[in-house]
Amino acid sequence: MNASPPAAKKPRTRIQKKNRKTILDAALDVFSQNGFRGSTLDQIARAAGLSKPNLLYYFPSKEAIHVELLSCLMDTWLDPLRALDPAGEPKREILSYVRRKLGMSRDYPRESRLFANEILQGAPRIRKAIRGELKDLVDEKAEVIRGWSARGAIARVNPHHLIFSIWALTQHYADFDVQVRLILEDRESDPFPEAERYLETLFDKLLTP
Amino acid sequence: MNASPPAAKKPRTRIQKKNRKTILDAALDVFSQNGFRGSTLDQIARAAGLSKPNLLYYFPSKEAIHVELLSCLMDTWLDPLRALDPAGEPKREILSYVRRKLGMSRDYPRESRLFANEILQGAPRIRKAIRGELKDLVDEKAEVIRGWSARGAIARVNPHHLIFSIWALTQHYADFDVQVRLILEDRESDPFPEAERYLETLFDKLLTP
DNA sequence: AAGGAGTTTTACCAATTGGTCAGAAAGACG
DNA sequence: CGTCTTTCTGACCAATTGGTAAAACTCCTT
Repeated sequence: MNASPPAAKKPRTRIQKKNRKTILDAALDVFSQNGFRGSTLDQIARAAGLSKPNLLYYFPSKEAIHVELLSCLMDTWLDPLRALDPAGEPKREILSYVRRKLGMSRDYPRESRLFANEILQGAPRIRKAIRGELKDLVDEKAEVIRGWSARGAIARVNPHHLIFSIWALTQHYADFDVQVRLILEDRESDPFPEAERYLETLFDKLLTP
Repeated sequence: MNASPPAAKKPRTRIQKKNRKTILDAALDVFSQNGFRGSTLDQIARAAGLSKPNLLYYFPSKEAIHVELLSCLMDTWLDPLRALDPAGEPKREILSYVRRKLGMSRDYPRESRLFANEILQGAPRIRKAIRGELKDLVDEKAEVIRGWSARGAIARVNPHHLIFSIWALTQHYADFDVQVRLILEDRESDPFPEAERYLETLFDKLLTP
């Protein structure tokens, strides 16, 4: 009797699980390239190999797909920072964070661009998560870094801006990938190895007291 | 007799000059916030205080407005790097460039976001300018930096990635402004002064041999 | 004041958009 | 096999989109 969509909740059947995944993957492709308003359900449907009404059988609306993507993303996105260990060796911890974050740009560029698009447009759909989860985590880890800084384990730096700089430098290689590759066209076919070396020396020098 | 639009060329009358400027400014607002496909002529018209057909009297199409904005932008955008003086004191030159570029993020955030949006979407409309003008200028200045590096005036760094890092770090404060402000909400009402201090020490340490 | 160029508006269009609905097809299961 | 649920489709819709046509208005020049 109840043939209505699963209301974007727990998928029950195998088919639902598979198709929801297909849709989200296709949507990630499309949204990350065109932004929310620039993407159409038809594009997503085509990319997913499904019909448009079929998309809307699995998700109640275009926005619901986008929201689902963003909320899944936020967790993955924070993982590298979460792993920063207050008990570890300070400089090594931060350098590992940089390496992990650069790895995310290399391996999940679509996610990075989706996030960038959302922020660029004023973060209408994830303001809350930024002021909440993200800010809390950042404040917590900034405090850890401040401690390291204060006891002389690393140089004195503004912890919040240190974190911003790690984000900026690593995400740049995902979000501005096209530009980077166009400029390096005749030098490096894959910018990431050189980027890793460069960022390592940069943060090493910055953090050495 | 000829009442057709001025074909996006030199404005002749005062009214044309004024209205074209108004339109471009409104379009910059809208495009920088929503991207090309996410923006509508109605939004731009409303922001400019004109009717939609009136917009299309001054510009032949939505795309023409966007292209005009981008080509105007490219020049302004390259100015800070152009000003990097091969004859100047190396470290001071680079630090000045960083300061100029950060100033652009502070004073022209809309332009920065317009550019970011375009790159994020694969740079369909400025590929040529990137491979041409931009790449040429970057290669030229990278060579200058390489020279400084080689003769020991600054530390050994990959010049291209140095330039990328300056872009990434400075543009971050324009493109991700919302995020930065949300996270610093209870600390800094204006992130830029602290950002300038932070970036100065970062590049100072990086470039000191 | 008249004429014509330059400017603006009203009314409109075809295409695309997100979304709905009734029913057809496909499984699942006894 | 038959029945019930889940999955999918074609036809459709109202709203929005970029863009046009032509008439109307404004303003400068003579």
